[in-house]
Amino acid sequence: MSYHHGNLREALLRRAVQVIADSGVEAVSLRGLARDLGVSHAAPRRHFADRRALLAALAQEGFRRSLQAMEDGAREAGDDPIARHRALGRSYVRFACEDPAYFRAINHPEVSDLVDHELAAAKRRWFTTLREGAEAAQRAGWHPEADPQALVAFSVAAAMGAATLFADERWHGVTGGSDAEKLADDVLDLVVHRSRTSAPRARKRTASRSKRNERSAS
Amino acid sequence: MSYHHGNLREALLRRAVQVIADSGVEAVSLRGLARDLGVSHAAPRRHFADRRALLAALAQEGFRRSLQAMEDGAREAGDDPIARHRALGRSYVRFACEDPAYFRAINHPEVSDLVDHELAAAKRRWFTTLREGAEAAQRAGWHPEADPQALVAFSVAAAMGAATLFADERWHGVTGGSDAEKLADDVLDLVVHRSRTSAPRARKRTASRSKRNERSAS
DNA sequence: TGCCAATGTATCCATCGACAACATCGAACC
DNA sequence: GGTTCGATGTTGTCGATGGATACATTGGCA
Repeated sequence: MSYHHGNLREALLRRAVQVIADSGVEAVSLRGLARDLGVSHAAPRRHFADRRALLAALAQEGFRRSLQAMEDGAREAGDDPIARHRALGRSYVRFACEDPAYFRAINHPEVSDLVDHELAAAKRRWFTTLREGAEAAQRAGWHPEADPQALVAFSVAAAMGAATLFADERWHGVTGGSDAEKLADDVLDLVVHRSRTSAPRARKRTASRSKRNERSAS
Repeated sequence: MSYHHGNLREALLRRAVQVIADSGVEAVSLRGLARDLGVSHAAPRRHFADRRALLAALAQEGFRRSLQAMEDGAREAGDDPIARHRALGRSYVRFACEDPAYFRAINHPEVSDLVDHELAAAKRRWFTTLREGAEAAQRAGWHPEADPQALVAFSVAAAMGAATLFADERWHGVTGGSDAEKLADDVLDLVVHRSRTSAPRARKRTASRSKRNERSAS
């Protein structure tokens, strides 16, 4: 092996994702990652000032991925603002289930308490997307009577709560053995009713999306 | 000082609650607690096998307290199952805001991942209460069309999400400078509409409860 | 009174984060 | 081509922590 690793920073992040998926955020240690990658225990320090900086980088990537998923979902949902808003929430829940490591990184207290400008900005973008989605949906007729701020808070709470419920293994017993995809759809329906969306038949569908929607269309 | 502390176990738990409130669950260390209480660093071991056991005890007490709050809230909400179910959620959010240390203990990943029979039982009781509340509310006309399991999951997700939103300081910027009590009420209204509850005027009110509700009645 | 279980103490070890001094590599520059 | 220097990795160290074990003290009970 060469003296220099080549791309230690990326390797550390990738390995950390694995560790989080396997054993949780608590199990991430700089020394442990260094061992796993065959470098000295102080090598990670060249790339991350401390443990929290590494976790912050992971959380930032998590926000980026979840936001990407939400925007993709909204785009595929078509033009109706209510359908788009539902898709934001549904996509976030799907992200949490498919990328639990990043989801845990985002929501871990040790990360959330962190003051980090980049991370705070990523979080703000995430929140803004959901807020604008809620506001647009309200203008389109979703809970017109409600306080807009409450509607935004409700959207955030429902998205976070549902994502936590479906992504955390410790709640799998609660959700029962039933089909998680269908259950998640049903829960989202209680937040933003599909029946309120204007045009399910006129919705543009991509090839990747159509398969996912087959069940919920029944 | 006497050789024996007297009630070290309780003192450890009380001090841990303070530390969590001040600096979060991560800041709880057995040695730190021992220092704060003026005992040797190994003394806590007599009462808690390890750090997680102490956190588990805290979480257990947290479940007990939140459940107590929820049951009290439901009792004060009267007989209508829908009003009672709303009160369960509202009381949980209030518990999270008033006892953030216990709320954090309950939801901290390091605690949730723990396998502990007592803790699991407490959690199960908490969930069962919310499940039965949701089922009773549905029988009384709350979302009669919905899949019962989805309705339960929606209730859990909304309660957890709202509690997280209102209890975690890191979201205070999101909820804006507005009155948190009113906002929480408005959010809960989006989960279980007060207008759907049968008899707000016939509701029994205790002295302690009536003051709290004055604002939300406006 | 004397024994003993409960409780606290004194030490020791491994791991971890953090820091500092040193080593190696490669690329830019002359 | 050789030199210099910044980026990157290594080694050694320190203090804090969790965890384990052997020992000391206390108070209650037989």
